[in-house]
Formats: sequence, structure tokens, C-alpha cells
Amino acid sequence: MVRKTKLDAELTRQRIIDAAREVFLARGVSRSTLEHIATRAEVTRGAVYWHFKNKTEIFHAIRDQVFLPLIDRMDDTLTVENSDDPLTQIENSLCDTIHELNNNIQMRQTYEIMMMKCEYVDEFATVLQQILNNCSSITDKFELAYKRAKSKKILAGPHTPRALALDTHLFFSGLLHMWVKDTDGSKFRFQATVLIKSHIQLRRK
Amino acid sequence: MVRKTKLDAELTRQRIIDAAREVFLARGVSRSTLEHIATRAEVTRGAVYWHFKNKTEIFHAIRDQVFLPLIDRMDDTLTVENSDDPLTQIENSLCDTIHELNNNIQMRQTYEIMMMKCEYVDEFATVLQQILNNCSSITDKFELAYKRAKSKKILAGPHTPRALALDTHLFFSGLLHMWVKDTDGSKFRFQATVLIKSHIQLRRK
DNA sequence: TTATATACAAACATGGATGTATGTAAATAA
DNA sequence: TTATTTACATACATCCATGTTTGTATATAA
Repeated sequence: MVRKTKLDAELTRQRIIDAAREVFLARGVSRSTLEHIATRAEVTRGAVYWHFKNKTEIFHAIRDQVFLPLIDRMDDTLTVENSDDPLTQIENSLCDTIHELNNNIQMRQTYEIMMMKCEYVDEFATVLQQILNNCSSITDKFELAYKRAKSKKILAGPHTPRALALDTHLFFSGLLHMWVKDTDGSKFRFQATVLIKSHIQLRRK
Repeated sequence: MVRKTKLDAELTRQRIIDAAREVFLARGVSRSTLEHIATRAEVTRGAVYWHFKNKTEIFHAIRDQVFLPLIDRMDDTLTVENSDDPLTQIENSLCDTIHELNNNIQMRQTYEIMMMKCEYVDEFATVLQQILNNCSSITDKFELAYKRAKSKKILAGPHTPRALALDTHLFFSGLLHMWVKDTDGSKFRFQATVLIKSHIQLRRK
């Protein structure tokens, strides 16, 4: 039995992606061979080359499957404009992402790969620009939310929404990095939401 | 002329390290060959294997040369206990690191390699633990400084020194990551010190 | 029903990286 | 002065990953 139905083919494609994610995580992207991935997916390299041009294409497939939905989701939480508590809105968008990291294995693995198991050179360098762009966009959303918070007079101190947004973005960026690195959970994973609440609390009047 | 004097040998060793740093930066650690490094250093692989066991050992040499002094330096700035303004002390320690990143090419390159051009698996995984440990230690230093600030009554709000320290650490961790990624400087590099001052200002009564 | 395209497996060909072994001229020790 | 290291360069052997080509059974279209 060689030739599969279209649905079967789609299943093996997904199996290859899943296998690649786990192999990447364990061995790092550059040390992972297509043979490793194929074996883990219980196919041959022939199947892998049928579905993907090369390793880079698998990498992007993994990334797109997890990151594109996540960005949309974060956007959604932040963009609601008629919230009566924009600070809680920011807090929720951050906690929501952490919550996803905790519960969604694929997402956790993907984050770990992107942050610690790949090298941003050549073909991968373009990914960096995308990351930068997403960061800008998220920071802008934070700023808008802080503006709304300011007009509602719930902000402590005289700080500009822009400065607060940048600070929050850097805080969260750092938190994500530490969350991912802290694989035993002792230092950051277990108290991530507490840290977020505390960060927001700093801004509340 | 083959055999060199001891001083000459030390020079070629350093040339190999410098070459490796630039090759790692351009090609990523795993795609960098000892041949690449040797060529750039204007020696042969023979010389490289004479001075280093393998690529990993070069990697550690690069790291140690830059990071060990940096950590000491940050410790020094933070540990002075009789400062009359602990908040400025924290601010200075952060700004000082950014200043070093701006002025010290080797340090900048090394940071970039560690953050974006290597994969933390196998032999490199141990480096991660070191990073985590350094982070804990720095956070502890922050906490002590914030405690001093609290006892001097210059802190705004009711927040604990521990929470403030963690928040600052995450902020700075994020800043370093973004600083490194922002290679054209437009988004973070040029305004890093402003962001730091603003972050500290948030805490000042 | 037959022809063709699909979804792979298996085989092949190539290049490149690693580590080691060997060679060697000069520095240094004795 | 001679013997012995030292600091490399050169040559060799091995392995491994990649990409491509070929083969093939079957799903699907006509």
C-alpha cells in the first residue's frame, strides 16, 4: 500500500510537522536531519521531500501554525475599545498568552524552538524582521490601551502612554524569554501571572 | 618559519577567537566550520586544533572573555551599599551595561551570538543554567538595592522590593533582547537609556 | 475501464565537515 | 651544542546529510 488518499496525505504532512517540532526541540534545528524527522514521523525522507522543499520550509510551517493564530488572538483581546478597565484588559492579554503557553504543548514547544533552538541567519533572518514588526504592533496596541486608561484617570503618576507601553512590552518580552528558559518552572513559570498582575498594579492609581 | 614564540602563540590563539566570533556572527555557530574560522584567522585547521579541542571550546572561550568581566562589573556597580540614591544606582548599572554594548564591539557581537546565533542543546545546554543563575544573582542584587531605596522612603507605592526587582529584571532582560535584535537601532538602541530612566522613574516617589 | 497523476519508498551520487595522524622547522631546555 | 618540545601545516580516512532520480502501487479522473 503506497498511494494514500488526499486525507491520508494531509495526515502524514501533519505528522511530519509534529515530528519535526519534537526533533527540533530535542536536537536543535541545525542538528536535526530530515532522516531524524522522517523516522520520528514513521515515513521515509521521500515523504518529507514530497511535502516540503527542505528543512527551512518545515520550520516555517511549524512557526505559522502556532504564531499566526496567537498574534491574532492577542490583537483581539487588546483591540476591544469599549472596555471600562483598559489596564485589566492589558493584564488579561498577557495572562492569556501565558495561559496558552501552559496549556498548549505545540505552542510551548514552538516558542522554545524559536527562542533557544535555532540560529537567525540567512533564510531565518527574515523571521527576525517579522518578530520586530509584531513587537511594534503589539506595543502600539498597548499604547492605545494605556491612552484609554489615562483618559479614564486610573493611571498612577505622570507617565506617557507610550513610555508605559514600551516598558510593558519589554517586561513581557523578558518574561516570555525567562518563562521559556525556566524549564523546571521554579523561577518564573509558576508565578508568571503574579508577576504580570504586579507589573500592572505598578501603574494603577 | 613554523615554530612561534610563546607570545606569538598567544596572539594566534586570540586571532582564532576573534575570527570565530565574526564567523559565528555571520554564519551562526552550527554552520560555521573550523575551516571558515581558520581561514579568517589566516591559519590552518591544524592551528585551531592545537589551541582548542573543538568548536564548543572556542564558543566557551568567546563567552568567558566577555561575560565574566561583565557580570563582575554589574555586580560591582550594584553592590556598593552606602549609596544615598539606590534607584540611581540601579539605573546606572543598567545604563552602564547598555553603554558597554554600544562601545565594545566584542561584547556586542558576543551578545548577538548568544542570543540569536546559537542553539542551546547538548553541550550548550549547560550555558543556559549559567545564564539562569546569573539572572537570579542579579535579581537578588536589585532586590537589595530596592530594599535600601524603601528604607530611604524614596519608593512610590506599596510594592515589595522583591516584586520591583523581578519586574526590573524582566524589563532589562527584554531590553537586552530587543536591543540586540534591533540591529538598525531605530526602535531600541538609540533610546535604551531613555527607556531605562523611564522605568526607574516609575518607581520614584 | 483505462490512463494518468499522486504519494510515497528506495537507491544513488555528491560534497563537505570532522578528527586524527604525520611531518617539520624553529624555540627552548639541558 | 644537542635533544626535545612546541606550534603549527599538510595529508588522510571516515562519516554523514543533502538532493535527486527512479521505481511503484494505488487513488482518481475521464
